[in-house]
Amino acid sequence: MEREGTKQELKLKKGPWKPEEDLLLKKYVETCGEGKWGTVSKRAGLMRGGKSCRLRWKNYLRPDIKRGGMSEEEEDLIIRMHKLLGNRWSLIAGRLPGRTDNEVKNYWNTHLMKRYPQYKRDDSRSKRRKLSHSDNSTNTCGPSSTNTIKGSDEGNDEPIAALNNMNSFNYDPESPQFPSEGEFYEEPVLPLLDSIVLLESFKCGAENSSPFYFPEEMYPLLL
DNA sequence: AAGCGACACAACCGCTGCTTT
DNA sequence: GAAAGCAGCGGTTGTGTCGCT
Repeated sequence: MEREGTKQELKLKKGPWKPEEDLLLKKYVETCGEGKWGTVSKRAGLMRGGKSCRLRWKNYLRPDIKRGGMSEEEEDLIIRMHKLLGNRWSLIAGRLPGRTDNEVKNYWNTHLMKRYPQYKRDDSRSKRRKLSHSDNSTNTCGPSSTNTIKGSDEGNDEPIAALNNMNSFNYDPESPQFPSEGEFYEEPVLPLLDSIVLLESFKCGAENSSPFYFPEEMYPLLL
């Protein structure tokens, strides 16, 4: 529910950002912090919409952004993650330090799509499909969890189907449970990955310094 | 050198879920 | 509980650049 069509916002600037605009935004975020994007343009003296500011910061100005081409390791990870998750770019980007969802998405669409045309979505794709909480009454996943997923865009329905069957997995953020040994690989993959994101929020596995860390149990799934 | 098409990536748009009032 | 506002996501479009003719 956004209100970006008001009279005042019609004056908002569009198109490529100028260096001076970048500077204003950067200074603003450095002093006031991220968030409150709706008021950033006014307070920073920018004639840009909040969305535009947020995107510019997130995808370009953030100090931890990694520029330059993808390494083989990163590329490999993107391919594997996409195989499992589909077009959930933010989730994939979350495993790639310094990379943004937009960058991953662009990289996929321009580079990898050519190499892996089998993942090309068909024209019957649907808009983002809602996975409501009511569909998963036992799902107690927190707000940070990805509850919206796309449909069968990638011709890769299995993980989606798996996600729709979340009831088979314990999602209690207070006490996340992995499946017991033996039943592990029968369990849906997506809930597991979402749980990893969840575990990260609880700093589980933090002792491992590798940015590409996955629990050992995940290795077979990522190969 | 100019024109043109392909490509890469930045930015926008429409939509959704969550939070606040 | 409903409405409004905010933040974020993924798809799409726009624009600049590069290479080829």
